[in-house]
Amino acid sequence: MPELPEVETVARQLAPLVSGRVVERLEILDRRLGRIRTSLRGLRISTVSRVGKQLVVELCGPPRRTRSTGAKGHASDAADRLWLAVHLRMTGRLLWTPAGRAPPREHLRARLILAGGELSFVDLRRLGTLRIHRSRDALQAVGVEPLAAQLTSRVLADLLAGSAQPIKPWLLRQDRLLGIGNIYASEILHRAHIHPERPAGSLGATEARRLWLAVRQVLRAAIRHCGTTISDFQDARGRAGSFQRRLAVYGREGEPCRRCGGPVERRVQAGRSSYFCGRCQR
DNA sequence: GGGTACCTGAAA
DNA sequence: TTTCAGGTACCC
Repeated sequence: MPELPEVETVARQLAPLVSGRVVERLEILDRRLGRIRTSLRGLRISTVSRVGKQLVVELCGPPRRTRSTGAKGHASDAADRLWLAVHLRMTGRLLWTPAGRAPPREHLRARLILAGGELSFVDLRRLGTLRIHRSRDALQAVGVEPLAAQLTSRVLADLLAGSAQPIKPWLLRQDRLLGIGNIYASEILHRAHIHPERPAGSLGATEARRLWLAVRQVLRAAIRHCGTTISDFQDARGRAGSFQRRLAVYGREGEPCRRCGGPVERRVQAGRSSYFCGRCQR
């Protein structure tokens, strides 16, 4: 479910709600998430942000004693700062419930209990992940953030160069651009007038520039509308996004293209549906 | 590169 | 009953 705009929406909402709050404990309810040995008790949330499609809760606290050190034990600076990375995958939600209100119970997989409320990790399909990182480097993905100033149209053109992979599955690669998923890949290519089966490396300079613009315009617009809710996505307060009303092609097979009136087609690429207008995407 | 598995549920 | 789903890890 959640691509960059949905995750960004959740991060922006959570940051002011939970920053500064102290952790009571982390409860893992689904053993599929694995064991987390590190105690988070007493750590304070400094901020919530997004890296690619991951939500990152930054925690800091006073130096603590590590339990794994020998009999004496000693204060460890390394424990001073931790990052809790949550990947929502297909159906994950991170929901904020202030103290005094009832947190969700259905499909609840983990809870981060804080002073004044709790963050509930709800995930119907149980594909989501939750990990603790001890360094910021562990979070840095190889791909480029598509909304960062670093991504110029020139940088994008260089990334595309030489690739024979069709552009639609290319856009889903998280080792190139971060955060684009199946909905926005189709929407971006429609806006850029580019056919999803074009080899990535075959795009000329003008097309690469159009693609670059479309990436930024579509993602920014989707963030403004708090993401796309087809069936599952909810923001930190449990509300749906609204960008689904503005989708140009995704999920609209057989309906008329909003730009030229031609029929929207659906084709499977690398096992995933692509939607496009064969008349105005070349 | 693409196919498949992972997991659960809704819809066709 | 079968197909499909916003993601990605692992297999050739």
